[in-house]
Amino acid sequence: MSLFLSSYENRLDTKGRISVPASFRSSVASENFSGVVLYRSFTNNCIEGLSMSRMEKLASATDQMGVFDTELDDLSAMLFADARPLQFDVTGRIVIPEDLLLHAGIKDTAVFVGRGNSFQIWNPTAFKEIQNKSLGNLRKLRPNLKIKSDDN
Amino acid sequence: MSLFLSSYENRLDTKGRISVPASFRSSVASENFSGVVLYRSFTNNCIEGLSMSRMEKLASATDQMGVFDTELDDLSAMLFADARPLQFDVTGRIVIPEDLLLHAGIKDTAVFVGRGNSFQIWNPTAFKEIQNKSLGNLRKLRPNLKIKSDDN
DNA sequence: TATAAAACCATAAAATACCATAATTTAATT
DNA sequence: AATTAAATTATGGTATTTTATGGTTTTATA
Repeated sequence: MSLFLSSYENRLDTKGRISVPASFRSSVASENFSGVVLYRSFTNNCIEGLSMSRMEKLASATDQMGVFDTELDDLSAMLFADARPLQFDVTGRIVIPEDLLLHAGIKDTAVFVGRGNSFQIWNPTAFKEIQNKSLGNLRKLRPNLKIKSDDN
Repeated sequence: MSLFLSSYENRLDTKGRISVPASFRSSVASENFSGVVLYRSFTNNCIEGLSMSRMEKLASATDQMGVFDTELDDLSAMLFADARPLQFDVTGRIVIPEDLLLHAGIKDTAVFVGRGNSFQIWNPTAFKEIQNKSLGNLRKLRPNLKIKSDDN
């Protein structure tokens, strides 16, 4: 799976259909499931999205943590219960379920936001706000993303 | 991936296409993705550029940090949301998106500036200015770049 | 049978591939 | 070292494809 990068603003039609950006589609093109998995973000008013293969990796990651980890139980309960697998139609569109749209405050336009191994779907104005906040934080804190030297 | 070195001034055509310097192209020639990734610098009025493989390393670095790391959230949010994967055409050109050009104040000419594992794209005059400032700082501060002995 | 969901068809705009040429750099030859 | 030849690189314009988006028809379902 290649990365989800960049941001794309697309429109929902009267039937709730919206084009998944072509670049995001090609990110999952090699997978068995021709579509994406969406769920309501735990932390933001937005929709989280990932590939089915990544969902499967999360499943096996939770396996590693043992059966009696209650915290993780809550997490996986939420995650897997809330997750919606949505298949692309012929032209690469999906219809996002009502409750997800509600959670993100999306009406007729949405922004697909790349996050590397995952992506998010936002109400355009809500996204601009949080993006400005993030930029502000960045300029103040200058966090450092370190890459081990042997990684190149 | 070999290093991005030296500086090259190239012109944009009417459609916004610009040749990536041949030397930079050969720096990423061995990679799967035949192109580069660009994003607006957080700190300067210029465009940052790197290889896709470097982007992927950043992605896995953020993965290591766990799902609920908020500081890194800001960084990766900005970075991945803003990053544009741009594929070379047959002759080695890319088209730099409007908003990136605007951010860097680039009109019809741009300088590709090598930065080792990454590079930058500048408005030519803006670059000359900042370059002079950098040289001044260097002469005053004489910082020391240390190399571990086993690194060669 | 009514209603929702999926499949199908159409199109304008944008992105990309294609072709051609000028300029520059590198290599070869005298 | 100077000159010529070859190859590479940068640049310009056109044609084709892809993409996003809208609408209609068919199929499944309650």
